[in-house]
Amino acid sequence: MTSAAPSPTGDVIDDLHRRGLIAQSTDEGALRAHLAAGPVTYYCGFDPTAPSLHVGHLVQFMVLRALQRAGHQPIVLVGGATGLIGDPRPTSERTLNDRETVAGWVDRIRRVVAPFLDRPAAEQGLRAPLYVDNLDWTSQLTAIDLLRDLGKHFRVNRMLAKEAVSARLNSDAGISYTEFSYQILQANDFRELYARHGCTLQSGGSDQWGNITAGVDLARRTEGAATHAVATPLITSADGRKIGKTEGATVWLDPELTSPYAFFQYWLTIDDADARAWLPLFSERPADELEQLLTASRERPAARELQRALAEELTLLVHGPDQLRQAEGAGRALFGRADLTDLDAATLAAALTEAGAVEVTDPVPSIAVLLQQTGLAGSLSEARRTVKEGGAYLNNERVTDADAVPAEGDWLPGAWLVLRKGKRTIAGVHRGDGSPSAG
RNA sequence: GGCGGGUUGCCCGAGUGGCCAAUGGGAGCGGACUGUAAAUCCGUCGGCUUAGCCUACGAAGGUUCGAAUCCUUCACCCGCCA
Repeated sequence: MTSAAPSPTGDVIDDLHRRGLIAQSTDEGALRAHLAAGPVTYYCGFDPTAPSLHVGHLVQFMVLRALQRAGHQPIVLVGGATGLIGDPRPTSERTLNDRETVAGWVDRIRRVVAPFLDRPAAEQGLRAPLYVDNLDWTSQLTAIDLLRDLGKHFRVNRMLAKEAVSARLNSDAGISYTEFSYQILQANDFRELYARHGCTLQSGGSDQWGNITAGVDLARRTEGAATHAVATPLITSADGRKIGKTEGATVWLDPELTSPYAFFQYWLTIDDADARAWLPLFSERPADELEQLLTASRERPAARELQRALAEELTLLVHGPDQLRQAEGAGRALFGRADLTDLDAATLAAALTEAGAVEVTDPVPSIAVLLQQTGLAGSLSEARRTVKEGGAYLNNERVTDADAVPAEGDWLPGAWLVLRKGKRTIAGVHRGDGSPSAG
């Protein structure tokens, strides 16, 4: 019922187009023919430039999954080598991370990535992904290999023309030789994966397009290989910002960095325009079902069905069914009710634990300190400011005195307080025993 | 190697001896309005034991009653010339 029967292979590209996942590709006719001719081995790479991947990376997994569903063989590359060099950003030079840090991130990213392709392989009999690290071959490259065997195939003129490079050449920041060389390494990854695994297709973000095509060129020159590439569009929000990468906080895929509850809430609160635009990208529902949802949301936007659909589908994908249930339940318990006292201790405990809670013992600190300890406020000053601005709530009632201490009567069943900052940021405070008053 | 320009708070960017915790814009945060949307308006936006104090304008020294602003050295970036 999983309707997992791999769709006729020619349909993948149509499907990706329909969902808006293809921004550009190499010769599409050739690519379609290639995909139709039989299982294709394809890859997408992720550089460890941060402890984990964020929601922006999800787009890549949607592509990887679509191809896997169509019966092709995925390879997921983690850039243990390229992560040490740094892909040039258009704005400024990256600071280099040390080797241990990068190695740690590689491990961490591997763990985050696992469910996306492993699960369909296990549950639907699709091809299991291959995991590789480009450090395995790049660390073997000598300077002579690099300059003589690879460098000869790269024209500096073309390298300079790449968007990120030229942007940097025209900026005050300039570009280091290190970052300038990045495209050679990524190109070599494609060549290497072709040689090792017969990999003939690379997908990635459109900001990677230059690096990707460099790989296509290199594979042709050195191996005589005909390889292909597709790039996803850069997903931005209606106000032009990158998805999930707000200035405020990045929404990570790692539950230790962004709780499933926060992840769920992120999708639930995106604005209507974004929900409409993003739904086809991230939802794997059939086309007609998407249409229904979009129609419904036009008629009753207040119900926020699109947001809910995205939140549910993606939380399930990234964190699994149990986490989804808890994240959803927590939101239901905490929002949309004036009176928190009708919640029983178990529900309260589950919801607040999900939302994020701290433990306190008896000399219970002031509201300001609690705001700071729960992370609702970044500092005591900020906590006081929030209270002064009327943005702090204890059990849904506005707090007016930052230095006040919660009264005995404020404690909800199970010794809980519900702290809130603004409209939707909630944290729990639990009074542990160790206090003699309990007996 | 030489000469010139630059390094300001999350980002951009003013500021050339006291009126600078530092103009302005953006982002963020809070309030009002709403649908846990958007737009708009208002407020806020280094920290703390918050009418006061501390730390801050690439780094380290120095001049001065007083420096983001002047001097010296160092680091990094950009440009021109070798």
